[in-house]
Amino acid sequence: MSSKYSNYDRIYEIVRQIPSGQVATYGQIAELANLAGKARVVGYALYRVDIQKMDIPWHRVVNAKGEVSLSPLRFGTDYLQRSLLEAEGLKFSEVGKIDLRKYLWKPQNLS
DNA sequence: AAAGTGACTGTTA
DNA sequence: TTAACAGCCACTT
Repeated sequence: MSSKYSNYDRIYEIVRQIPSGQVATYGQIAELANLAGKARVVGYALYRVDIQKMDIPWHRVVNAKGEVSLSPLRFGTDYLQRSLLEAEGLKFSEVGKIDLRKYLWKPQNLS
């Protein structure tokens, strides 16, 4: 398995496969990208995503607690993320969490 | 080329 | 139950 693609490319490729209405966690993406235990790398990769391109459904990735990871460095894109998810039908609790048991993506075919 | 950064996570108290 | 700590390491500069 030569790596013609970088880790970032694999991460993006996987995120692209998350279906609308479902979410994945950073740790989960890391595992699927052969980066088990390196969830932070996934976070970093998504940080670099060009929001404007709208090429990647970056908003479908949340943390292990089932909430949107908030950070001042995101300049409000974290709230945008919540809006996009709500637009796909996900419900947030009063404390800003979603039910992972309900929305967590379960990938079927690993390539 | 060495050091800094980060949209995380599991464990511990 | 929630909160704080300390690992984790690829990418950027």
